[in-house]
Amino acid sequence: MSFPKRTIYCGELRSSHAGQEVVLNGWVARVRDLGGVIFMDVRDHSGVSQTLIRPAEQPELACTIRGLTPESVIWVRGTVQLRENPNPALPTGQVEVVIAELGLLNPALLPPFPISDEIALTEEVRLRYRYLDLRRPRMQRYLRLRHQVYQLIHRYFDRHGFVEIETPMLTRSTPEGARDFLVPSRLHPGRFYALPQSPQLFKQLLMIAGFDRYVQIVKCFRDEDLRADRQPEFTQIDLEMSFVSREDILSLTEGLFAELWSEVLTVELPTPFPRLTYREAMTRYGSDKPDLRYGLELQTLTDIFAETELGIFRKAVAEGHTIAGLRLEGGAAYSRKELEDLAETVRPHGLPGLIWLKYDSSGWQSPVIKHISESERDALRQRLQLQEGDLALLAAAPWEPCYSALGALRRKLADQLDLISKNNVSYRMLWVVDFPLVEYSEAERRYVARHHPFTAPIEEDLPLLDTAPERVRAQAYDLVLNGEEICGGSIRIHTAELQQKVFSILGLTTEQVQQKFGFLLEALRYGAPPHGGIAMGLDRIIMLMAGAESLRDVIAFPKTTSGLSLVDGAPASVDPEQLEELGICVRMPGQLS
RNA sequence: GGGGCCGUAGCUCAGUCGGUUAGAGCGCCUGCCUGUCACGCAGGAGGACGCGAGUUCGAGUCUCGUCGGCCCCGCCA
Repeated sequence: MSFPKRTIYCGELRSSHAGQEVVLNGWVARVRDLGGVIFMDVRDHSGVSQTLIRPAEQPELACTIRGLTPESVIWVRGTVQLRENPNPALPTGQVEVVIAELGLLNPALLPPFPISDEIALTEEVRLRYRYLDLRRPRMQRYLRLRHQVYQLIHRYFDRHGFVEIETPMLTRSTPEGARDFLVPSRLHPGRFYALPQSPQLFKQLLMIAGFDRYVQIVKCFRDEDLRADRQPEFTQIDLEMSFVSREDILSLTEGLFAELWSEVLTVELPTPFPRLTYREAMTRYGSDKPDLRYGLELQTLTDIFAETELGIFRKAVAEGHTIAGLRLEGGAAYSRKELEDLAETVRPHGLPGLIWLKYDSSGWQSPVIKHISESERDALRQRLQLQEGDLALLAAAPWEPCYSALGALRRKLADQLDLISKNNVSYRMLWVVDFPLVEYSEAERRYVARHHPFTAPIEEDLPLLDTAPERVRAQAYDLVLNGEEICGGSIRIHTAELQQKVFSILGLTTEQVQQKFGFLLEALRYGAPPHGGIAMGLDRIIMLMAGAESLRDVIAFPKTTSGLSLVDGAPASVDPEQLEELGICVRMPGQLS
């Protein structure tokens, strides 16, 4: 099909173009037929331009335009002129194109919804007609911002001496971590590839291969349930460096974020980013990914109640549990019902409830106040900095649930009190470091890696590996932005001996290790340099940069909460011949074998 | 695996205590209209109330199941 090609984009017309003949290629956005004059807005990705004709002068053109459906694809040739009535709300509002010629390139079916940011749509309709959803200006902005981010990433790492190398998508399934997506092998019936959860082992092999600095923007796959911030396939910026310390990786990462924010958002991020150890993050914020946009810091109170008369606290102290709490300014006015509502947030963490104490002009008020001594009251008031009219909320439980529960309470209060300003966007970056290497899984009755099994322990904790693995800290780090984890990485184990030891702590048998990770152990023996790296959740980063509400908004073709792709209908059943070829026989759930 | 909210016109939604012929706005169609820009005005068409059972004299409305969307817990090294 031959047609007049555009001479300018719709969104680019300005008063300086007045008098010029232009050709526009685009979509019919809207027709306003006033009888004696017809206005037609023509849209492409850059914006909208108003065109017009006068039916009295061009009756056949008028007829054509009146027959156009919205979203039909057209070309228009005409002359730019200044408008009689400019529209200051539009960038192109000073001018309009007087149509001389118009051609219909492809008539469109009536779209199920107008192409506009203003219109409210359900997620289902948007995803079913994703190509129309993506035609909307906001979605165009999000994906173009995403493109800008890609380009900057490539430039940044190239400048810092990184080599971009692709790692395979068809890999082997390894134990540990998320559930794998499996791909059956036709050539080897009964055997399966796994889609990578991350290129972790390959990038370590690249370090052993001497590439020194590797980076890749790469798709990763995890077959787990979805969330607003979790898709089964997602994109990581994956990097690894040799002969480095943690510090090198943190500052390189900070440099990238500072540059991204500066160039894409024109926001200057102060570097270095603040750092908290895992322990500090938990004891001060009750989370390993705290949101620093608001206060409500936690205080540890165990020492204050070391010799208390209050039964539940005395018992907690005796059992080595933790007592902690937070101050709620002006909270003395809370009703029983409101307090009960707050207590509800700690129950999922296994706590029976909260102890509350109101402090105001008439003194203390609390169901437990008569069991709390004067000196304890004074210490509490001081520790929490209580003022008249404040409320103290206290929890007693083992260390982890105690702080986690208060962290949940802190988030709930921030939400309830609207402490996160919507109109005043801020970006609070935070490194959380020194995570525990492993944690005990009651469900699996063994230690599991907190980060992944290739993470190096902090050297001074090495002796604890044999005696108290749960107390060993890892050389691991997460980058947190406004309460969302956006990066995670570590210095890796680079000797076969240590790697083997960690595998055994994780309860892997020698046989399992040999079978699943033998190639890694072997490679580590052929001159593996000290190395470490980080993986950044690109979709989440872009979501936060764009101010989008959902990961889906910054992914061109995302899956629904149940993992379906509504635009192409994946996953779908396949022809029996395909299964036959793969040696696969499908048994539906509940069906007898 | 579990919990919550939702599914009614092309879109977004209302629909009372279970009761006559199921509504609104936008969009669409027809007509009128020479400066609109979410044009305006007048008229009109458009519905297996997601699907399947059940309760009932009677179900959009109640119950169960199922499919789909969203959010959360578990899960996500």
